[in-house]
Amino acid sequence: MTAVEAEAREAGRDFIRDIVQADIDAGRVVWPVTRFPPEPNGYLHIGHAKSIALNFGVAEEFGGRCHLRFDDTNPTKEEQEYIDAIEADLKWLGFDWGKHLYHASDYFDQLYHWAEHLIRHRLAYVDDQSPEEMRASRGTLTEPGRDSPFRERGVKENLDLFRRMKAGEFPNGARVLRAKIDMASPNMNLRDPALYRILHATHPRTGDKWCIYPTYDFAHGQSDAIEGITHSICTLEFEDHRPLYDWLIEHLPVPSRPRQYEFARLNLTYTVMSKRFLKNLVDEGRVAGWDDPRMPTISGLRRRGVPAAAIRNFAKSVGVARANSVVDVGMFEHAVRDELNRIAVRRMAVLRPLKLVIENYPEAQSEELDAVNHPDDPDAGTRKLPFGRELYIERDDFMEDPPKNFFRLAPGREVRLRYAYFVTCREAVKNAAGEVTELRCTYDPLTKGGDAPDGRKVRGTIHWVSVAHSVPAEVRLYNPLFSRPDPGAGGDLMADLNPDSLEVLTGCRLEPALIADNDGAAVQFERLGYFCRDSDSAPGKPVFNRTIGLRDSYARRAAGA
RNA sequence: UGGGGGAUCGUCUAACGGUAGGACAGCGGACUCUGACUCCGCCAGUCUAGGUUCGAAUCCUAGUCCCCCAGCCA
Repeated sequence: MTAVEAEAREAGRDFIRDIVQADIDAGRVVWPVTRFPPEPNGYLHIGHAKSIALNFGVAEEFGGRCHLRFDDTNPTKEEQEYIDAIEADLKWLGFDWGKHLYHASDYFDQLYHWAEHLIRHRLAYVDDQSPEEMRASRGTLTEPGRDSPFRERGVKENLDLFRRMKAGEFPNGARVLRAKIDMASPNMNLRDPALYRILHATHPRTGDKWCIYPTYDFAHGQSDAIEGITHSICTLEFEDHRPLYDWLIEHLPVPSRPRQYEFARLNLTYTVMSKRFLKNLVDEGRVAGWDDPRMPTISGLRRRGVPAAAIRNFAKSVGVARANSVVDVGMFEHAVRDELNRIAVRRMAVLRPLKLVIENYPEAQSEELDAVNHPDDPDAGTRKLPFGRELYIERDDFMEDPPKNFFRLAPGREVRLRYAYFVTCREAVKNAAGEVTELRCTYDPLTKGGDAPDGRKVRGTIHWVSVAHSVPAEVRLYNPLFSRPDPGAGGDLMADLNPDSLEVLTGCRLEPALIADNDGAAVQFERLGYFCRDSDSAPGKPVFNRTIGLRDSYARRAAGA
């Protein structure tokens, strides 16, 4: 191993990987088996990416495997649409579970038998109390709970009642199967937790076969054991469930002995990860759907133009620890730009056009200029850029009365048109309202290609498109979905929605190559940012999304000043 | 308030009794046919108070602050 490799390996270390390594070194496991266990009640988001990268990453690095398991124990919230979307997103992200696709519902029969096992061993009982009564007798954080009046029911009666629950004899909420542990435990999860509840609901996979469903606590650990999961990695809020997880594993004849470990979930500034809230945004029409490019969902990021590799790199870069944290969204943006800069071809597009007429360029003439597709990658080749007497430039690239550090066009100023010629602004034509509507310029024919034979320099280089050859397009700019870094901290998430999260620009102009060759792949509009074609595009009506802008130290300085 | 966790540059994260390091952000500079990229430099941290030790982010004691738990959600 080289020093660099050793360093990279060290950088990929965290307490989970340390545990796995220690287990391997001690011979407790030969290779790790992990699982990613989403509940199909919504779409995957960037927060899940951290867990995905961890579980699949650990498996790959230590020569083990990672299962995909749908935690589908609550049919009232789960849908096939979500199951399909989760699989598609995972594949797009680049993760492969091979043949190891499972569902908690695959184990419903086995789980049912284990429930009867607990009853026979007097470790579980059917409780007739209502949900309200159960809550009242559970006690509080500081006071112990009281035993249910049904807690000492005999095995026979419990078995009979449980079977009748299964047979559908009782309505929702009438009875529940509870573990018999300790109503006085300081850990609320041990105060006779519910194991099975009655839910007359159609399950996306098992249909109407069942009307009783195991709870998360009764399903998760046992599913892990069935699959031979060695390291069951979950988030911090399940920490208090671990004693229950262990209790069930110890009292059931399960085929293996999984261990649960917890890590801190991902939080990002200006971002909400709550699936429940994201579903609200979709249901209330506050966004266009789960794949709205403003959403932190994997499908939203994909539509926005974020590469899978950027998400993977980001997930790796945030590390894994047990301390609650909020990652600066800037770190995510860095990962996105880093990847896009490498892979995106360069093109020219003008978002807010201002006409520029070259007075000394022959009326009927046009020509084609060579432009490279990627400045750092000669293999990406070149393309032809049509040039003519009338062009569009960015409105922002002209100022009538510019400050000293403005390097772009202004009356009397000379700049370079990228890949073309030097031009000098002679006059700014205005309309009755005093707005600049057109720039009259002259060009220097000797500067073709962008360099002056006499050696003179210009401070600015600006992008442009030909009026005659460019094509119109709609471009959508995205800003953070929330207007504060800590949405909801003021008590109302909805109130923190950014009213300017979407900005639609029409009448933008693209160089023709963008229509000829773009298939949805990432592209950089030079000097503007990274874009990709949106699925709303129609023939002759292209729509582009701005994935993310370029870093802009000029704008930053101007804003700060 | 009972129980379970957690505190290291602005942010994320290393350091496993032996030089507090990296990344992002920020600032300055070099380069530049993208005010991009790249490169160089700078800034900046061990929650507090005691103790153990030649030596403490790390061990001990006492505090402080933050997070999670009272679903028949996961």
